[in-house]
Amino acid sequence: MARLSFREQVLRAREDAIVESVNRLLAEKGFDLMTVDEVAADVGIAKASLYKHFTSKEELAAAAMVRLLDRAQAAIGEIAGDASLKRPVDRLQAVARWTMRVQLAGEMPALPAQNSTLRAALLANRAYMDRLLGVSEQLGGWITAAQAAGEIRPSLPPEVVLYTLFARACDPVLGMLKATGQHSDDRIVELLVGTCFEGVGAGAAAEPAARSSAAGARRAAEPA
Amino acid sequence: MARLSFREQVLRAREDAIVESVNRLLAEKGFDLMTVDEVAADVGIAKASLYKHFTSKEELAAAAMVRLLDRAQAAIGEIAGDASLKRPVDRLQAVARWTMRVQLAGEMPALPAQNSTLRAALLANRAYMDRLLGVSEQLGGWITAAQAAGEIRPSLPPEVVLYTLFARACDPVLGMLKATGQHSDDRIVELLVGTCFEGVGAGAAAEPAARSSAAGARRAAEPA
DNA sequence: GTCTATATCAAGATAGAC
DNA sequence: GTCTATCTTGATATAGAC
Repeated sequence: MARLSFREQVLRAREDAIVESVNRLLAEKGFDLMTVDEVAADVGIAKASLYKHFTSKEELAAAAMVRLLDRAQAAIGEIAGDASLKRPVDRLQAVARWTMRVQLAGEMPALPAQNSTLRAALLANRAYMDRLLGVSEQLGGWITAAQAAGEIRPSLPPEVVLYTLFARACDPVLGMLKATGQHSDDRIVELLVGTCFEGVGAGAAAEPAARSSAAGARRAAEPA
Repeated sequence: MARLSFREQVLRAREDAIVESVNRLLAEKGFDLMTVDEVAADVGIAKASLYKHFTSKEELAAAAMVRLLDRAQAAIGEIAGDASLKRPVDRLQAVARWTMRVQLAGEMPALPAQNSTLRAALLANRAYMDRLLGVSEQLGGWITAAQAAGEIRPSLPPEVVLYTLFARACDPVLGMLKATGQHSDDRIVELLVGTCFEGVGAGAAAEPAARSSAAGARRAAEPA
């Protein structure tokens, strides 16, 4: 049984290496442009061996997403246990920062929403769906709590907030800003967390009546 | 010369039909999943005939983008001439609404930012680059004006605002919300314009000190 | 389970007649 | 400029030996 367990460990390690390569290649090139040949070459094994572990390219992507969602769940757990983050909105911001840093680190797999065969494969993947629902429910709870506390606008349907948070994690704006080379990663994260939670407006954009005074008051509290 | 001009008109009409088909197919499936065969079938001509008009798939996409940017420039011109939109931020919001409606109408071509051959083709396309720069400069002027007037946060680099506006036009959140079928198109647009300019926060998310009173005051002005 | 070699096919692009 | 028919390539997936 010791040798069997050892074999399984080796197998797991290899599969982990595969999924990590897939994750990075998905982040770099996206699903459509990533080829299975590349993955095999990157891992250092033959393509046919890959197909012994994963039966299709879609399953490779699903495995990468499962890995990401597991990391996300771990990050969420740490945030939940962080005593310095008391308000639900602070926790949501921490989640946003985490996802943005993942993307800036080149570790955010990019799956096109329009590929229907990929969508079907993901919807049929139990491991993926379970984790996705778990993360969504956890965040959904924080969102409604934040709305009840007046920290997130209660007029927004919770799913709008949830989708918005998910989308900001994959926002191409992150990559565009990084490409200019004018800002540090930390600055990019703070800028975009700010636009996500406070918007680009000065605080009175939708209320022409009382704008200038409120804008002046709010500006002082912004990061430099 | 009359017959020659007529012939040219016919040619132009056919190319317009091609570009319109490309635009719609790009919106539906994105660049990678759109095939030239589909385009030809959709227009009702042979694939070889397509290649007499456009020398590559990338040029087809570029032509669709030129068409979109021309429409955008026209919309911007109308907004600039609208007397009811006096503040720069109102004009920027109008632009955001226009782009979101284009996407909800299924007319927003989706070009993956990761495809480098496509990027190279676009960068080398004079007609595309000219229009892109024209639109960017026009919007950039409104952004700095809005910042000078205290309508857009001056602490944000203008390019962050510009990229954010561009990105919100292509935001997958629009499609996700439409897919739920729970909101009208107009409501989706207003919700997302709101998150873009005001954020999801209640107005005091970044300032824990004085949060509850400000949040209550702002909530009354929000759309139902 | 790993490899080499190959089947299979979809898709971009072209040849050549009309 | 339009067509049919074809070329060529690249990518998913598999066969079969070890």
